[in-house]
Amino acid sequence: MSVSIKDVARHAGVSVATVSRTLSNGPVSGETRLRVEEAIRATGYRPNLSARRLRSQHSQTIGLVVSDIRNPFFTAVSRAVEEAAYHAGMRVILCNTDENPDREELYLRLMQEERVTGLIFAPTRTTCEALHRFALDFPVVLIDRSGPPGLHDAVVLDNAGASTLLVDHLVAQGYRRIHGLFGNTSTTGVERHDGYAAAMHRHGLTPEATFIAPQAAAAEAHVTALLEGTDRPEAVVVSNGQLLLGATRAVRAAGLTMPDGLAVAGFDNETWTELVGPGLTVIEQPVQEIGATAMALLFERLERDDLPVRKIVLSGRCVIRGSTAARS
Amino acid sequence: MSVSIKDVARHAGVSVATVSRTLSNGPVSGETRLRVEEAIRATGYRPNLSARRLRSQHSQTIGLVVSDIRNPFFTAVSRAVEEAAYHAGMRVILCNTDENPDREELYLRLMQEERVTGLIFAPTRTTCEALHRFALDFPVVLIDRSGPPGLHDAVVLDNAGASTLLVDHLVAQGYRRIHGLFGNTSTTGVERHDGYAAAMHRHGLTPEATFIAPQAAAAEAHVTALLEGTDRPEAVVVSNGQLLLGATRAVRAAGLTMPDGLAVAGFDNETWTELVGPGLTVIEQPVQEIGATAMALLFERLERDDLPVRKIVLSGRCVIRGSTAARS
DNA sequence: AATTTTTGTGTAAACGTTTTCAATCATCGA
DNA sequence: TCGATGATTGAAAACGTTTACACAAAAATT
Repeated sequence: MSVSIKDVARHAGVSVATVSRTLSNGPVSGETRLRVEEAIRATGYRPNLSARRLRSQHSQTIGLVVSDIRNPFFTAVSRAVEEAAYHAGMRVILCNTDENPDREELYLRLMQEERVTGLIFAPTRTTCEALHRFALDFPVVLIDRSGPPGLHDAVVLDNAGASTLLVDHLVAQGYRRIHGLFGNTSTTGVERHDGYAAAMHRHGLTPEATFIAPQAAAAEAHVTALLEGTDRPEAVVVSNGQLLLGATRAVRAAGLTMPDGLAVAGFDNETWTELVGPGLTVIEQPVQEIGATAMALLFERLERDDLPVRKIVLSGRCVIRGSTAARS
Repeated sequence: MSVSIKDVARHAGVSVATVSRTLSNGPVSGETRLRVEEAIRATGYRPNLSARRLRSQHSQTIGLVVSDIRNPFFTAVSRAVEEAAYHAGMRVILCNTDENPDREELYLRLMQEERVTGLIFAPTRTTCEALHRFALDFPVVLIDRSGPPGLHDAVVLDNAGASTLLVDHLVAQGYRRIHGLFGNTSTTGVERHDGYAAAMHRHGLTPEATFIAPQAAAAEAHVTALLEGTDRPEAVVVSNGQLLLGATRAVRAAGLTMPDGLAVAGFDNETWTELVGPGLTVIEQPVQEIGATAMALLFERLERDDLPVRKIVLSGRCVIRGSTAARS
């Protein structure tokens, strides 16, 4: 079949050990090294990674399990992760769970079977709570969502703080009746809601929030209903890019403009938020840093197993645009 | 270390062969099967995929090498690929090349070392032409870009046809001076240019095209220059989503609106094209089909090595929106 | 010159599976 | 009752590496 280290050894007239040592820059004389390299070239040899991994017990692989890579947040994070892995000579296995706990479980098992070096994981609330029941024998770093404290390292946004930024801004612009729309599958949605509710209370306003499925269609339906209802809110805060998309569509479909018809603010500074209508006010997440930091945490823990569990909380930046212009 | 098939065998009082057979639904009596399954549960055994792959000589892995997963076209294709792989019990290794031939070469080598079952690849022009020099011992299906005919299976868009649709539409709407902007790294850009130029000639118009780096910033700079120039075009056709983004930004930055200031049409029906200004007229690619078809071709070739080389050409759909409204 | 150390190399034993082959045992048809 | 058949099982040989160990030759130290 395919050419193995044995063929190279035969071709170069040395033992397989010598070939292996040449490959790993071990102790070999200059002369034999040349002969081996020539033999490698002549035979077109390529190391077999399965064999290497089996013998060395190092997979040099990190797992990345997210809900949907099409979500620009995860796309960006994944690029940062891959970049870090690339520089560390590692590979990345990427899995999409669609926020489905069954698929999450399946992929966690896969990670074990692959004997991954470590895992970066954005779990649903369900799996997050049950995570301790999986006996995972590799380090895990949670991103975007965080579990019960003290179990796994995590890199998350200061969700409550970010919500506060949005509410404070809206209030400063003169809005009072501010509705909230939050995703119902992740802890992120909950935290953003809590920050929103707390900020509203602090301003002496009544929060009116709904948790919905984190898909554009759900948000569009809900905002449409709000707009058609008897007491239409003045502004809406939505907890991620998909919901923001749905809200935008609903406003357009109702023939309204922002912010007169409805002021809109949300999370995730996706490319299009700058271009639509007067521009959307959003929280920009430090996506690149989130991915890079997660990898850094992972590598540190691989070095030292006895580190305390760390949770890194990064702040979002409020990008103010026309969709929340001062209320007239 | 980690628990192996031997531990399970000992625990169940059977041989490793029997455990292996249980795992692969081989011939084992109901009673022993139960004992083995119980032992698996008790020991928390997980098969080691490296060992399995080494022994069985099947990696059950397909490689997916694209320029940048952040490009929504590739994001969507990758989901389709992963979906198909998932149903076939395979995993996917994803690599981003950033249109860099060196990285492409590196990853092609990696694919060999992983002994992938097959590869789905969107190569740059450079690598596409040199692809025959890599002695790859697995089937390759090209997507989005196609190489010299007769070498590898491919799934591509009818690029020339799609460009024709756009030009015909613009001409029908009353535009004459139509500039073209095309990416300079892939064969796709070339084909879209050729379709554009041919259509222009057929209408008795002079094509004026430029090839630029496939990044938003490049398009923005170029369109800005066009708008500031002495003889501003009436319309512009751009060859992918990134360029479309740049063109949109340039029009906005110049304080113009579409289509009065400049009519814009392009490729890739990304979410935001529907929302920006009057909506952008675009070619929608059958992204899901492209990914699924690529996988289908791959599986067919794995079954039968002697199939003729096939190139599947799919048609794009022209989504007409306000950015190309009839010229007044 | 007689040692010790260093350097380079080969042999062979893992790593955790799958699979071939042979062996055992019960069942069955005559 | 007896050989034949079929169903289960185990022993052992791969798969392609890395690496511990041994050993020779060369270099360095007495």
